[in-house]
Amino acid sequence: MTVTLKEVAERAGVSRSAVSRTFTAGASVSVKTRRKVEQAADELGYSPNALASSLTTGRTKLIGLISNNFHNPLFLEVFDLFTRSLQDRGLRPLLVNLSDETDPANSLRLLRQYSVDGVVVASSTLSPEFSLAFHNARIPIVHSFGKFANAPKVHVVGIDNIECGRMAARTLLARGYRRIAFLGGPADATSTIDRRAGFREVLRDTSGVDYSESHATAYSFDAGRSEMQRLLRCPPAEAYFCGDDVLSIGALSAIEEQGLLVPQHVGLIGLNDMAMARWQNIDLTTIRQPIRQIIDSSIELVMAMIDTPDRLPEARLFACDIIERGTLRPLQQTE
Amino acid sequence: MTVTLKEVAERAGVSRSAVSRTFTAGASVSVKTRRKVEQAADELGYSPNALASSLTTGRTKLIGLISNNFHNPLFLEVFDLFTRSLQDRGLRPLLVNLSDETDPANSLRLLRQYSVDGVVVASSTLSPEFSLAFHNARIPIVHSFGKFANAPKVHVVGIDNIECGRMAARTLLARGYRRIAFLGGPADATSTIDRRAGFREVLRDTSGVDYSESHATAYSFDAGRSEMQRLLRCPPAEAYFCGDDVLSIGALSAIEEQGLLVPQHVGLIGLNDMAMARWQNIDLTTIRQPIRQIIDSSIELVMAMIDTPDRLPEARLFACDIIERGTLRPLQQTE
DNA sequence: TGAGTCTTTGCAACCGGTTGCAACACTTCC
DNA sequence: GGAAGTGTTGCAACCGGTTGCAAAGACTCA
Repeated sequence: MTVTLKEVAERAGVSRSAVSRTFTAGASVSVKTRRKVEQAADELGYSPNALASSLTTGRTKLIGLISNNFHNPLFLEVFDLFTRSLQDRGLRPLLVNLSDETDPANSLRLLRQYSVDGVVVASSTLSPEFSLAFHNARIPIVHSFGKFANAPKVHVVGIDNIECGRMAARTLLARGYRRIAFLGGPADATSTIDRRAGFREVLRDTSGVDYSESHATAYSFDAGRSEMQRLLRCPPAEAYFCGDDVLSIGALSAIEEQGLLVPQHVGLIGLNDMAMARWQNIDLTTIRQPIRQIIDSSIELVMAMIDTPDRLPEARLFACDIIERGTLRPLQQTE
Repeated sequence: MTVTLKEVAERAGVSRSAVSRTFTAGASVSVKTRRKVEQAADELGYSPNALASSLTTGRTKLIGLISNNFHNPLFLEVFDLFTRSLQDRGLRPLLVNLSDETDPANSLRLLRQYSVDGVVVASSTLSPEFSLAFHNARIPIVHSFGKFANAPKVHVVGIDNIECGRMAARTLLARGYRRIAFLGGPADATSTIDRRAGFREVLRDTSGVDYSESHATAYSFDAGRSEMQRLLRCPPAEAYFCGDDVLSIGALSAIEEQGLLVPQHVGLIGLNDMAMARWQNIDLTTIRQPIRQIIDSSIELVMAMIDTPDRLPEARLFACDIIERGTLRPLQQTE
């Protein structure tokens, strides 16, 4: 059925080693042999079996890509970039959908069975312990979009969510808002915890600020919308920092439905800058997370770990910036 | 480093075959041996290497998942369902991002190197020829969301886009619209071609209808928006059937920006019923595509082909239904 | 021409499993 | 007790590749 090394060797009139070597970069083969082999391979339509060779080389070029964010449109961009970036480097993504599973044991077993060279966890909600299990099993792992720690046990690449919280707070203060609230994602998501911490830190220390907090049950449109509906039953804050863009859009929908205007009556700032945020009917002011850099850096890091497994864990953080659109009152208009 | 069969065999005091057999369903092992092996395996933390075994069994349980739709939010739902559904059956998705590549040769080589058991192409825009290349290479393949043909050369699972076009046309007629237009996706996308054909077929035969067509350059928000902006420079039609939901949302944004009201001034119907369509600030009337059934059926079909490779190609089509929301005037209000 | 060096080549063992086959063990039944 | 039948086990070959090693070949230079 499928063409093997042996058949090519026979047709080319050389040994199996010779064939193997023509398909191995850097191996020693004469031009003459190489040509014979290549011709035979062409005629038979041969292409080497990556799995068989992985048996001896110990490299499969498979990278496990684990995520539990299959409902946040941002992650379609993330998957797009991850898969392309991996492909460009000759690696193949083996996708694992965690949905609501949080025990690493299953994923670990699965990815070990397929001898992946490394693993990337792409999730803003999974705890560092999840990735730690892979680290302990001595599988190269990088947690992208994960929680930053000063002394990380596992490589983490992402943004400083605490600093983003501070940035959101300063932005709102600079625009003269004084009744300010945090509308977070799930209270146990690491990203929400950190963003809240930074946001709260700045606002609690500022006199004259009326600060409050609440949480949606998920990073989703519906959750953002219903939490905002609840908030609107009392007089709302002047401005909200929402856990992420999807949440913001849900909140926006609730606000507009009440007949209130954004930014005239309520201000809103999100986080992520997903494609939808710049849709003109949404036009969300938000904090941009540099996902392309995060992803490229994650892949570089996981490749580096494959070569030098004992590399000490590091945290790579990227700066975020504010994307000014239409959901906050302009800067000059301070009180 | 990693624990192998041999080590387990030595520890358990049995042959390698015995170990292999305890991990192979349906193989003949006595209870006593099985217990010894299981204990040894537990103690060593052994789990069998799926790739090594694939060498002899000829099955990797890897399924290639090919797509070029990494910008349409619908496909996040699609990937979610595909990966979960595959996992539930013990299969692993090897993801291939086609981005702008349309030559099957590369993907074919790649997936052949990894000896995938089967391939699912999830794309509404790829031509049937793409999948045909896999079929000719005798790799089990199913094209999901693909173009329906009466005598398909490759298994295709999806909807009858022509019938959807007719359905949209009838819906608009029933609501009394008479100046009706088609706002399609790229003119060479198979889905657009078929939807247009069905739509046109009904409307051309109906007297008193003023029918027109145009195309956006992509299935995207921006493309839908700018095409609608262009259309609005002349007096617009009373109602539009848009190529898909993202396009509809772009069009919606352009219409509202002009100060026109939906559905009072312009009616709109989309196709897909992606999650966003039911967001209250969009509230799009659309044709629902039963993606869960399409996906489950695709996976069943590809699994069936693995067992019986010579199965004749079939087209499996699923009925769509109209989801009534707020972008068309109500039924009773006929002229 | 011949010694020394560098390159190319094939052999054979190995990677981590599976499986046909024959030998063996254990029942069952006459 | 022995024959027949069933269930279990290990041997050895195999899946499709890679690679250390030693031998062969090509080349350089005196």
